Amino acid sequence: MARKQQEKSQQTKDELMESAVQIIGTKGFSATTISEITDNAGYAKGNFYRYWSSKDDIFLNIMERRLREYRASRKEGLAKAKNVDDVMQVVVDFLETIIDDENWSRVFLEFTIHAFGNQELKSKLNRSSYRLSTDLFAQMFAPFTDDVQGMHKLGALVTALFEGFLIQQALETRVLTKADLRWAFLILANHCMATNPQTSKEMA
Amino acid sequence: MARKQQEKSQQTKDELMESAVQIIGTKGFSATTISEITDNAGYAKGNFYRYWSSKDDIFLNIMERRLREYRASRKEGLAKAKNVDDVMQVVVDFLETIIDDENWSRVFLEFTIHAFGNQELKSKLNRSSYRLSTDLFAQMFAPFTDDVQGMHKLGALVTALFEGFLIQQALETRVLTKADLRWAFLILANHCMATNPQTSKEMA
DNA sequence: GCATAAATTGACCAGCGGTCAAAAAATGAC
DNA sequence: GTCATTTTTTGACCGCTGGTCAATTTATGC
Repeated sequence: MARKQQEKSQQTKDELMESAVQIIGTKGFSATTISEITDNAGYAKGNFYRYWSSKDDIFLNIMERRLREYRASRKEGLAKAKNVDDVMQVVVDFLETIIDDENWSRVFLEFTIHAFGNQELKSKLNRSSYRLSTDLFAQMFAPFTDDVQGMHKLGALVTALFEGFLIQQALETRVLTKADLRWAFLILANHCMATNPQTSKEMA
Repeated sequence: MARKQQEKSQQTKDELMESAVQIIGTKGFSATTISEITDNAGYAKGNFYRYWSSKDDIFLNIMERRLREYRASRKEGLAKAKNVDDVMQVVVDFLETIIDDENWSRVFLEFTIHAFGNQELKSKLNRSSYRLSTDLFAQMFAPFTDDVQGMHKLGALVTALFEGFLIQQALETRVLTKADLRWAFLILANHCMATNPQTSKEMA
């Protein structure tokens, strides 16, 4: 058996991944170079491309893994939710967890904007494994309302507010606090629910 | 007099600027190269650096000029505003103008995130000439309320929602419409005003 | 016509993401 | 232990980038 070889290969991959996570998490996506990642792990640059096809590729892996971790921590709270307000609290707690992970939320945002120029990357990001999903909202609120489209919209509004907040956090504008954000989330959620059962209607 | 020389110099600068605006507006900031800008205008690359110190530099100029234009179109509406609701309508119209300028709002967003890794650039962006300013909100609403801090926060919330919307627009998620955004703006504004004496009240 | 100053050029630099033939190391049959 | 085969690793190399600068061309005032 070529066990030793496979193990070493996996170990190399793990070491490179760990190095990438550490450096990208500190310096950001575009400021991190492949050479830095491999040098820091003690390998030559070419070795990187045995495991990932590009810098985008490894980042998508990192992003997916981290979002899975976030989600796992959210699931338990969601199971206990008895009504719409409970769900909204779980959502808000979830978002605040990400906000507190200041470096990574900034890096995710950076990568999202980096994807603007690449149609394939954009499609990938729109899949739920890489971003806050509006489907998710529909699913989470499903037991309490059947206004699916309205929940999609609420999810999108909350996501927008959340990502806009991240921009301001990264720019250090120091105007909004997490409490302000929570306040705005709840206002929007309440109004979305109030206009149930059909889609949100616009005001004049 | 060295008139002819100065004129030619200015003309060169204008030509390069026009070339930059056209290409960056189409391809985005990072996808545009200096050589492209100069070649397209019919000059050598080195000439670019007689007029701007870097790619960031020319972009800040472009951004400033464009935001000044946006603002000019907003001023007249603002002069006619008789109450808080009028002001809010002017703000919303203003934001929708920027949203409709789809390419540029995407590029501005790209540059804003590009600035994350550069402290000096971040400070510049936080000055009102380069971004939607929370000061601006305080000023616009000043005749109708003296809750300065509240207006700062409202401005920041609206900006966050707005920029988050731009992200989704760029990713082509196709969930939120401008009408949804307008709806959310007005709800947040009304709730901000509700905690203040001299305001019109609307909706429960 | 000519010295001076301004405008313009493009070869050059270090660094990037990514490639790939070749070297090194592990493997299994004998 | 030997050695052909396969897997892992290397680093020189490629085309490209933003940015530099000595050298060249062009305009100026006398």
